[in-house]
Amino acid sequence: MKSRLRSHPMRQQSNQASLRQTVDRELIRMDSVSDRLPSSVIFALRSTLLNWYSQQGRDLPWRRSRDPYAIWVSEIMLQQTQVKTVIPYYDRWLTQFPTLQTLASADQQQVLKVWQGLGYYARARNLHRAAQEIVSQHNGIFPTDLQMAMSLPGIGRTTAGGILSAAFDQPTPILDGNVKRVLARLVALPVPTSKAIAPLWQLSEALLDPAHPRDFNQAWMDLGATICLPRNPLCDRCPWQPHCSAYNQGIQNQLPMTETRSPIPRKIIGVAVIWNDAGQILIDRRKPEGLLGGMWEFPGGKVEPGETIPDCIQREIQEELGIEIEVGDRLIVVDHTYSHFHVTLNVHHCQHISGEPQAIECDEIRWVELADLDSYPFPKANLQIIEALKKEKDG
DNA sequence: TAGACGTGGTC
DNA sequence: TGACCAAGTCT
Repeated sequence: MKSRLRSHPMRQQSNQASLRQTVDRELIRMDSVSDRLPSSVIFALRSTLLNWYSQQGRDLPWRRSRDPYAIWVSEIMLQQTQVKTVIPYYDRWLTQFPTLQTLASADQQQVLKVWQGLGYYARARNLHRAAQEIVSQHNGIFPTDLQMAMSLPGIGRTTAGGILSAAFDQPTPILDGNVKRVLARLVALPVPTSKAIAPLWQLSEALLDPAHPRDFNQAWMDLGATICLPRNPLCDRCPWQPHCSAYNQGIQNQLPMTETRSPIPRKIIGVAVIWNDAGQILIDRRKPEGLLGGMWEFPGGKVEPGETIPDCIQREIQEELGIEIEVGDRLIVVDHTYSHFHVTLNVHHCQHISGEPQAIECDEIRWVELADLDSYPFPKANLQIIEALKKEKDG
C-alpha cells in the first residue's frame, strides 16, 4: 500500500527525526497543558462562552429536540458535512423515518435513497444497522451509557459525546473539527491536531462545563463554525479573544498547522449504458461494503494503458457481467471528484448482443425502464448520466 | 497509523 | 483547474 504522505527521500531521515523530537517535546508540554490552565481561566472561558452562546447561538432544527434518535441522526449527518447541507436531508429523513423503529424496519435501499447525495454512504448503512441493533438488543431505547453508545456502528467518541450531552445533558466531551481548531488556537498548538489527539481530549474534558454540558458543547461548535473560522477568523467578535494564545501572538491565521497530503490520483473509466431489445437499461448494485457500497450504478471499469474507451467498456462488461455488447455512441463525459481520487467517466450507449447478465463483481443486476431509474439510489456522478439520458430522450 | 470514505463550497 | 476544507469513523 502506497503512503499518501509526501516524502522527501534525501532528507526524510533527518526531517522525520527532528520532527519526532519536536513533536515529543511538544506532546510532553501538551500533556500538562490542562494543568497550566488555572481554574480561574477555565471559569472565565466557560462563562464567557455560555454568555456568548445565549446571544449568538444558532437556532438549528435538532436543537429544538431532546429525542436522542433525532439528535443521533443529526450528529451522523453532520460528520464531515456542513450545517447548510444537512438541514434539508435532516428534515426529509425525519419525515421518512420519524422514529428509531421506523428506521430499523426500513430496507437498505429505501435508507440509501433518502441519503442519496449526502455522501459517505457508510454513515447511512451504519445508522440503519445500529437502529436494528438498538431494537434487538436495547429494547428500542437509545443507550444512555457512553461506552454502550460508542459500541454502535458509526458512533465514535465525538458523536457519542455529542449525542449524550445534547440529548441527556451528560458531561461527555467532544473533539470535532470545530473544537480541534478552537483549541489549536487557544493554546497555540505547535503541531498539527492529528499529532495531539490525546492532549486535545484532555483539554476538551477539562474545559467542559459540568453544570451546562449540553449548552457548552453546542456553544463550542458554534464558536468554531461562526467565529473561529478556518481562514480569517473573526477574532474581534470572539468571547475567548483575551485568553487566546494564537491571537495574542498574532498567528491565528497560521493555526491549526496543516496536515501534509500528497496529490490525489485520477482514474479514467469506461461506462456502459446497455440497452436490450425491450428498450430497458442494465444497472447493477455495488457490493455492500467499500466505496458507494449498496448504491446502484451503470457498469464499467478502469481503462488500461493503451486501451481505447470502447475496448475497455467491452472488456469490463464481459468480465463483470459475462455478456457480449456492441459499444455505440458516446453519451456524456463526467468528471467527478471523490475524497481520495478524481474520475473521468466516459459513458457510451451500448447494445446487448448475447448472454444472460451475471452478478459476477456486484451484488445484483436489473433491467429497468428509464423512467424507473429515479427510484434507485445512485451516486452523484451517475445522476448526471441519468440526466443526460432523459435529456436525449426528450430532445 | 494513516488511508478509505462523498459531496459542495471557496479561493 | 486544483487544493483545501467541513459536527469523524473504521480498519
